Amino acid sequence: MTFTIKDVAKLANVSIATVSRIINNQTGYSEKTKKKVLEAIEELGYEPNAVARGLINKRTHTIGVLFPKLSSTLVTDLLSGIEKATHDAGSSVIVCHTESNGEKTMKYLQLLNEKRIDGIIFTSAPLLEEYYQYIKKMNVPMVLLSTETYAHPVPYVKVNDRHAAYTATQFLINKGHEKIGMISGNKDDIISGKPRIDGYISALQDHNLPIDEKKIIYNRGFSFYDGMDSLKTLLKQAPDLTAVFAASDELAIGAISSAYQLGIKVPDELSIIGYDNLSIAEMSVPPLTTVAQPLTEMGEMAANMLFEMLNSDKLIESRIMPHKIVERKSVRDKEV
Amino acid sequence: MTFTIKDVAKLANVSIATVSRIINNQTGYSEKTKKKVLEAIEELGYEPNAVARGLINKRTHTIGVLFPKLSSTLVTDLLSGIEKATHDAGSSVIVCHTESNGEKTMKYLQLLNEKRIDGIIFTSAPLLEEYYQYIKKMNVPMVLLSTETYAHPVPYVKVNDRHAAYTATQFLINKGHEKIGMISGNKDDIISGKPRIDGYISALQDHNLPIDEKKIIYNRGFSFYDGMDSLKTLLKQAPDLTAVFAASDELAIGAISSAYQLGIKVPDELSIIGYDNLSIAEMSVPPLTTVAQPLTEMGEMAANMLFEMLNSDKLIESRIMPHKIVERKSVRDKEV
DNA sequence: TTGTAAGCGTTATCAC
DNA sequence: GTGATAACGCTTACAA
Repeated sequence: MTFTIKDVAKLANVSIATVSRIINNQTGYSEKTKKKVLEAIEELGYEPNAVARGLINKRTHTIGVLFPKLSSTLVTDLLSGIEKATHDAGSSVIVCHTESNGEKTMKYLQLLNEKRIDGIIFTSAPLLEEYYQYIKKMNVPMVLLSTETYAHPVPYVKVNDRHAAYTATQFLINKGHEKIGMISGNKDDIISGKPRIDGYISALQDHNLPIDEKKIIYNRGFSFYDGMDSLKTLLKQAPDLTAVFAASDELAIGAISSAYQLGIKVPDELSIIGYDNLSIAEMSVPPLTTVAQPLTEMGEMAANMLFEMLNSDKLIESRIMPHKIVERKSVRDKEV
Repeated sequence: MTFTIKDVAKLANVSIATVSRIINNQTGYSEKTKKKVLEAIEELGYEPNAVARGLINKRTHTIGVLFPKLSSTLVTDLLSGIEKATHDAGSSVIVCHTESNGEKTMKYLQLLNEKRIDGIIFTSAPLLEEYYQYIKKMNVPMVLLSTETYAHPVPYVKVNDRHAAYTATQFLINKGHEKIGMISGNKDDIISGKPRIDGYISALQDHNLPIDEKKIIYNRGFSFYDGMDSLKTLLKQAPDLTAVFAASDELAIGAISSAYQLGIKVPDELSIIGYDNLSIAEMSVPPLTTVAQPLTEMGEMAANMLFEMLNSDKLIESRIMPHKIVERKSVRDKEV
């Protein structure tokens, strides 16, 4: 048996309006009736029905989060931050796994719309026009996480990929390396593919190092296997490399595995730096030096921005989160 | 502007009852009015309000999933399966991150209760009496995932930890190893701590190998760092070990890292087998041989069981999922 | 300080 | 076939 506000009212001998006032911390009742009502609530174990509340308040205290994939520590670190901030704000998060599939994404958006969620965090994937238009019609705030859009005024939180990639490459250069390769993601990926390549190239240019297409491998994704394959190809094309910048930790660890198979010692013969600072980075052998994104904080930030928009509906600024080098053991000084 | 069934009714010149019948695929209207209504729906872009539906139907098509931690591939593989099956069943999942904290867990349960979710999946942690009683009062079905309880009739899905540990140990024995250590989790953990230790001991006994307390390290958790520390201690206590069974992949990979630091070659000088088959297992150097849990399938299974209970409220049987050895490179034959 | 009643957007039970 | 209308459990004017 689950009780309603009516049951409480009856038991406490007051009207439902009074009960409502009390559970919502409003004014307009005596201490005495408050006590009476609270006792009734206690006795029945009454808990208000959030569905009914949502219907009338037009606020479900639930947000939707869209992820292109679920089983990667990258996205779960983000989720972890989102969940924390959301729960602290008294809301819940519904996770949606879109698999980067347009049709699925639209289905999810429709579902979220029917559920009348309060807002949306859209992560790690390009915001297609179709998505944007639909969400605009839904009339709920949205923030982009680990992605951004140039076509529309949607606030986002991410690191500056170009800058972070520049920092990583520069780190290698500062260690004395001059022949530096790159294992990149998809160069047609405007969000996290191209900018990291550009950052790498910029850093080389700024230090008067030659750019050589042979020293760059383009992959379809950012996966471990892409990384394994890439290192082999890369070393075939440019055998004299002393260091490699990989555009993700998975790529980097794939490269380390490859190096191990090829009998190449990391970092003694080849330095490798990654990108992300996932938990696997510290678990690799050798532990991976990488440029860190503050993923959990980014998730929290995105959620907090969403709630800010929800509570004030004023425009909000995007955030470029700081990145930093986490130095472990996969990079060493080039001997001179 | 977001429209209601009333708007549709008005535009189509019918009553809201008729509209309701049509969007719910019931009978009792002509093809002609159906067409008229569908057109009105299309024109307005009407989408039914699931909140209102939930209020009257007493079904929110939302389930809650409780996780002790979020950022580990173990739990996200589970989540991935849960999310898939749930979405396929037309529902959504709310994730709750309890941090194994009793107070937090109760808060979450209360929240889920207020939201009137349809069911609960409780994962990877002991089901305390307090939780059980509360959920029982909520009067929604629950299934346990990667955990179980002896105190109450709650269906669960997990692998047989004792058996899986036995299999892992036996695998080592079959490779010719006789001096086999174990890096275990918490021996007071009745779900995944003790049973794996028992499985290890059983396997040794069944093969007439001596049991030696010095060959077992007990940890508080199952983490990478626990694994690193453990191997050092273990090797101090029992330097003649040729193989180690670690009770989780993280422990195993921590052990591998330690071995690397100590200059011990895996698998040439020391074989290591893990438990879980997380994605990090294939990414380690050398790739980790481990006993696999079908995590994604387990998640799907748990969700499907929940929906079965929801639709028929008959009792349902628990599932012991199959485990299997995934042989990679961290274990080799003992030379004779 | 308290209660009555309308309404949130649906579904379902009646009549017609 | 179709349409009023009463729920569902709550919040919130408006009265008293």
